[in-house]
Amino acid sequence: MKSSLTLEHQICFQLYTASKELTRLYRPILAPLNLTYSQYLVMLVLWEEDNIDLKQLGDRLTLDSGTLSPLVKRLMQLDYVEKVRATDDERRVLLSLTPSGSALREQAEEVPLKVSGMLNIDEATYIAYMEMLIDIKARLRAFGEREE
Amino acid sequence: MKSSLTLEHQICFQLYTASKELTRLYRPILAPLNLTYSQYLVMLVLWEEDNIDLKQLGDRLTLDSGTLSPLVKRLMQLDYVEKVRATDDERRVLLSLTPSGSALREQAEEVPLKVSGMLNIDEATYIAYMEMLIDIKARLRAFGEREE
DNA sequence: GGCAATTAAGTTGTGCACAATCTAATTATA
DNA sequence: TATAATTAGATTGTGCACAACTTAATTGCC
Repeated sequence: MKSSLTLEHQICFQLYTASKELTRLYRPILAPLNLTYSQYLVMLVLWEEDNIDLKQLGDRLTLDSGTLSPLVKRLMQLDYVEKVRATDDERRVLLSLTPSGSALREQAEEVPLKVSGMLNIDEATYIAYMEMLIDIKARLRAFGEREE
Repeated sequence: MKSSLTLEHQICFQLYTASKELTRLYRPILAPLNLTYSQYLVMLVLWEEDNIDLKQLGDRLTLDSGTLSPLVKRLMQLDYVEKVRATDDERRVLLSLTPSGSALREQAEEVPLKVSGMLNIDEATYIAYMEMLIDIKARLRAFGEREE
């Protein structure tokens, strides 16, 4: 298998730069919503499922509390979300949308459309690319599980 | 085109998590070399082309001086690289390998092999995936250039 | 030759990303 | 039922990633 030490021949490098460059594309689109890219991902989860606890949120985004805690704090300062401690299990903290956070969804609806337009990609290619990325993750997880 | 606001349906999310998870795979492999993932990318460039100036290096990795300056400082502390100011143009700084930095290459040769093994991917799929990622970047750049 | 515009690096400040550690609540089990 | 093990979340520290700004060298243009 590919063993050349050349930068451009490493899938890790292509993935790393592609991810960075796509995130860069989002920045100006998200700026009017006062969101960073990671904050946008958290909001996506909440618009899908309100009142989710931080643990589930972190699992969904593969982020630990060290990243999420300060990020959520900033979303609270923006008045987009609020935290409520769960009554049944006092360790858990539920995150829910404020009215402003819910209202923001309408503006956010346009984000994927804008991005698709910028990428200039047809549906079939888009799906093929998504499947590739999901497959890469599946292979990574398969290895992780072999190791446990 | 894809306009659902669901997390998993966004190519950006798949790219973002795939990149993070692949980087995570590298961490234990690079730890014995005392390198982070980004530092490894810099070393890859230097093993390919020694005595490169910081500007070119940054272009190659899509990193600006705000990221590279402190990163290179840490590589210097590890005694893997050294900086020399170019004589023809005093603004430029050339980065070159120290003996330890050159010697490290031998150990690094095994990294791509290990990663391929962990990913458990055949050559044809690997190449197809690389091309998809390069295509995504090409589309992003095409948009960037339309905007200039 | 003189001066504005550009360029290369570096610095500062903000926000991830993650390891390691801590606290408090819950669950398991001896 | 004590107490050990586990779990959720927060905190601390390190290292990217990038915008905005600074400094110094070079280039362009009159």
